[in-house]
Amino acid sequence: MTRSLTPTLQDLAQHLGVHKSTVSRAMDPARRHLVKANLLERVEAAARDLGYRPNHAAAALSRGRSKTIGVLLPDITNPVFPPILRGIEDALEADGYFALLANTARLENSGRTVEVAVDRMQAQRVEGFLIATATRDDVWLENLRQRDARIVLINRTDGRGRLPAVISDDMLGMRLAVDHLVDLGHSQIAHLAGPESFSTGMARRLGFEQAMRSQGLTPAHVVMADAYAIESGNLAMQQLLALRSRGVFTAVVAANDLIALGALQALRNAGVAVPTEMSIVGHNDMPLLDQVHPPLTSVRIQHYQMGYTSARLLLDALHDSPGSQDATVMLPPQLMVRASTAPPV
Amino acid sequence: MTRSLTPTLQDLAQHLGVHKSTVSRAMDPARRHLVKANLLERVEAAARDLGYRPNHAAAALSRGRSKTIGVLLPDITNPVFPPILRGIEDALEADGYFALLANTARLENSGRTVEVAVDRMQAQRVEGFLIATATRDDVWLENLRQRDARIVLINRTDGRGRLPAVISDDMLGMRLAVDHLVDLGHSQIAHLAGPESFSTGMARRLGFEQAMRSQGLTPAHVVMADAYAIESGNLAMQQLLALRSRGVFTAVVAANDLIALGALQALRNAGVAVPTEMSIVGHNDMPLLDQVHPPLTSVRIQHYQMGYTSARLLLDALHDSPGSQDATVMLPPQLMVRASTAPPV
DNA sequence: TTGTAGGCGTTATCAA
DNA sequence: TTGATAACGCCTACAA
Repeated sequence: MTRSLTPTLQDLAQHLGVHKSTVSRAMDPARRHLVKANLLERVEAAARDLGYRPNHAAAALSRGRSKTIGVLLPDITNPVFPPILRGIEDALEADGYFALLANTARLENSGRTVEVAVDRMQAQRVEGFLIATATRDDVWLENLRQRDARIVLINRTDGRGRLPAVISDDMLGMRLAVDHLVDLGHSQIAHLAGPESFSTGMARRLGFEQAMRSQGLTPAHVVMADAYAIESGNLAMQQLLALRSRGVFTAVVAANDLIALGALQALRNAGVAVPTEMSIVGHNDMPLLDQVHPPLTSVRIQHYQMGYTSARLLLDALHDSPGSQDATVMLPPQLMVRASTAPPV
Repeated sequence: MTRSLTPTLQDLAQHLGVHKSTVSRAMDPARRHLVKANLLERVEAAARDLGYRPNHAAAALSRGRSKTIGVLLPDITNPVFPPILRGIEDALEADGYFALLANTARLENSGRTVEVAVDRMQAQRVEGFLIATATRDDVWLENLRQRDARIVLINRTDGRGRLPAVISDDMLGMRLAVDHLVDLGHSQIAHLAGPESFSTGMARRLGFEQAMRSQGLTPAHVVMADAYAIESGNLAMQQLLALRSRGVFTAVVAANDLIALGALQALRNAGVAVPTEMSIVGHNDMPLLDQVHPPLTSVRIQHYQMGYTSARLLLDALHDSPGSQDATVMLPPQLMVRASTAPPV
């Protein structure tokens, strides 16, 4: 006879001797005012007493909106993503939304993992997607776009600039790095680029070259690391050192911190002192960078803001005009100067 | 006339001239076999053609299970949590479950944040909770337990050991650390403890004392840091150094890596050389620890496994006997020896 | 200000 | 092997 499990609107209504739609109204902040004050109080009291919890699934089904957003990122284990996710969640929570997370870079390479994740999310009827996976020109992404899913990209753009995105101003970031080195007196500067298949790899290389031109300089060398990883940075730096015969350089701008850390290792192994013989700048300003030796100068990106803003953008697009502006927001980075950069000898 | 939006089972059924229950069966792996082979094929083809996506909210409502788990952790920005989360998601995904994440440590201290998160999750009808928040003896947790929510704790226990948990064997971890130092020749060893309010802070202090006893030694000093943070470690180490007059020590075991890094700073400032004058051991083995100076010896915890196992445990409890064993699983840690430990002078 | 009726898309239980 | 029917819990017109 007794309902031991969570009571429903119906149960509440019965308990109060009113109709469930009345209780429904009383529970909805947007229509509370349609209910007489003292009834409202009684409803609230009863809800508390019986331990009423709204059933989100039922509400979602009924009104066709799940209040849920799909978040796709390569790997939460990569330290740039936690603050992004944190920003996303803070923004979503303010509107009563939840994030559904999927890491798309599987440990074992069990392909088509993104499609699977997207499918699962669509089954959950997510209202939109926040996408921070890194590669440019994805087929699945284009498919998703054509099924007119609501999408905002994070820290990347799509190949054709058709999707709204929140990114760091990589041009500016590279300019900060290059200008800093030039101010210190460097003129022979090399670049350890990230993979061209990544939106940021491409953007930062272009930014580097642009920044050098603005200074009236020519890049000493550009070598591409085959991944954003310490080991790849190490290898790329070794290649760079091998090129020194054909043009000495005194500073290196890396496409991200892991590459810079790998470069640091390679330089240590080669007996090149940092920063006295070689200056080096990273990108992202990941945690603990101030604890490594030497503390790494790096371009700090507003990761948290990036997440927050992207979620805000998506929520706005969801609620406002269906064809709201597909803006691309660029957040300004900031140079964190530490001990890995110094005037050339 | 045309349904431009995602078709339903009904739409599929109509399109095929069969009843929706038949389609429903065909879509359910568990009841597929009840459908004639060629009809099954037709259904699958139609589903593909019309772009059918199951509606999770409807299924959840209908069968009363959301296939969703609530994950509570303090702050995804803390590097111990990403691998835990990754493990959780991998385990959940294998069973078609999704994780709903909430960071409970708010940036601005807007209290009662856990209750709010729990409420939201219960509205989503999560089937259980994975809880990695750190403090012992939480009122909200006890409440949750009494409402018989299914719960598994991660990297912590509750005050009374009533809830199943997956933890690292802190006794063993501390023994590894102490034995390593003793093997190197140390006998005067101090401990920088974590806050007693944290399950791990307590467990590791006890583990340290126990390990020392096993070696027939007495702890040189125990000082408690007021948080798991670099700055707190720095302060605590300063206090420890001030105690040196009352008993010299040559090695320090820290309750976690951040405390150890803070201690490293304090020692550097005090002009005490590591490892020659002082050895130091961290705990957790967080990323980049091999890149700091000196590379930090640390007790590596199986974070990923911890997440994976806890999720597995919860799923089993959900599916099997309602009163399945409330096991506590202890995962063995491993000592990563690096350059911050050496024989005493 | 409150009640009534119908539907959201799926699953479960019967019946055929 | 398939079909019919009734939930699941909530929301939204519309009627009272």
